[in-house]
Amino acid sequence: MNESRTPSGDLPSDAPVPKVVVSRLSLYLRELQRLQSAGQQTISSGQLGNLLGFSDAQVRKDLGFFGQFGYPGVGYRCDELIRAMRDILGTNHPWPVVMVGVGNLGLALLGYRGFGRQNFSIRAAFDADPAKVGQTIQGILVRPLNELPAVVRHEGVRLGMIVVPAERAQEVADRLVVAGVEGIVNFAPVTLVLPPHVQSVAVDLAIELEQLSFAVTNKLARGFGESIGGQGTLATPEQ
Amino acid sequence: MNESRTPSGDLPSDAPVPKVVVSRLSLYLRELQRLQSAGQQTISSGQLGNLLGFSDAQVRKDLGFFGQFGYPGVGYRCDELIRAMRDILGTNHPWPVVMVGVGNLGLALLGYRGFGRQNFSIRAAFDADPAKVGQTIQGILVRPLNELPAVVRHEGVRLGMIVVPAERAQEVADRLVVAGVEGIVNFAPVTLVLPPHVQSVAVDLAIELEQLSFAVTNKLARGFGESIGGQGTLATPEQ
DNA sequence: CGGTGTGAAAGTTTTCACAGCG
DNA sequence: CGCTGTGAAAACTTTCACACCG
Repeated sequence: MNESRTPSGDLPSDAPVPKVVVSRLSLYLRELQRLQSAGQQTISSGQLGNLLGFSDAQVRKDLGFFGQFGYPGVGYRCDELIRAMRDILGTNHPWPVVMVGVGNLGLALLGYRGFGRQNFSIRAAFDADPAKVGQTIQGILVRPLNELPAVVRHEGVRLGMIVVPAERAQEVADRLVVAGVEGIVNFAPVTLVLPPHVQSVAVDLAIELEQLSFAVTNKLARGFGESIGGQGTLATPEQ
Repeated sequence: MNESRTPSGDLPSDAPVPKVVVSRLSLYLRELQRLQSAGQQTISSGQLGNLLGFSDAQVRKDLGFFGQFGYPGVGYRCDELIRAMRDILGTNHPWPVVMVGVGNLGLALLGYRGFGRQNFSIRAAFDADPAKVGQTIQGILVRPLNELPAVVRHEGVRLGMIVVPAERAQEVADRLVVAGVEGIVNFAPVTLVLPPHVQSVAVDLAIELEQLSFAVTNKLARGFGESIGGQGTLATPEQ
């Protein structure tokens, strides 16, 4: 088996990894997978950076947080690097996910094929509306919220998605936390209050447009962006 | 009329505003709107920060990029600050938006009511699939892509959303750019190559989960997040 | 060569801490 | 007094530049 070149023993210390580095890791991985599908065997930090709008040094520094993966004079082997990144990000094993809220957006997410690509699978959907409970959508049965704890425990679910209206999001978050979920993607336009051991990522569609509105209005020719991919920002508000 | 306390004349210089500041601005605004609906008249930097997981100093510094909005000993008046932030972000005037791709997710976005809250309205939808063209969804007619330039010009559209599969995203982006769009929200899991005058924000749903997977796996108790809201990251890859 | 890994320098963002104001 | 606005310090992130490697 193709072993990573940096055994966990000599990871470059336990220096905390900046979250911006982790978000770029996801972009590197996405690009590497695309390159690999296209048949490319190796890639240099400069090439990878170019494709994403980063400098070569940044790519190398980012990878350097996790180990030594490259070959001087050659670059990185795509297959090795993909495997290493998936190990780091945790997507080399499956992640069962629960979703709460089966409205417009929830329905769309249930049908989204892209999650599987990174080993996520929505195992159960919940809704407070009795009219929705009992329906089967995309092969997934919509259940009442009181079944949440049992499903989470039984399926070993650690991640949840909140796709309910703003007013109900905090209450749903509380129930997910009580049920034992450790990470939440929140699509509701509110900031959740969560205990410190629960991680979250927020996606607010109106805010995405609002950021563009600012950027376009202020013609941030450069100084704003270089490349990037999705990710909301990780959150754990106190209080 | 309630005038902003900092006339454009004495804005704190043209120092480039870090994009992370702008992303927090959207969160401040969202929270302020919630507070205002709840009847709150004024708020201090400390209170606002607490609700979002930021320090009081950070809130004040962020606002300081744009002017002086507070009253010593009192805090900020919600109504004034909301107005000022909307002026800054550009959402005090309507933004017509076009959407390309009317699949699962596109349909859900067409029905999402949250955009209107910040003055965005989807004016037209496009799809390459002849079976979809001609349908009316949420009151919006689905048109063929060749009508894109005319609609953009005619409606004064500056922003677009890409909701097509990864393979077609770059081609659609090119057509949006040619049609004259200045900002793009990209839901496809690829990094777009865009000219420097076109801004973009990327939202990759699988990456959101992947970031959580890392955070949960590495139990980033703190050091990762504090609070946050949505936003992808602004992008303008070179090449 | 072409390319990695990495200290050290430069640049950026956050926090501190305090003068000043109503 | 309670809170803003803001320089100055601290912390963090990115870029530079170069030794080293195959």
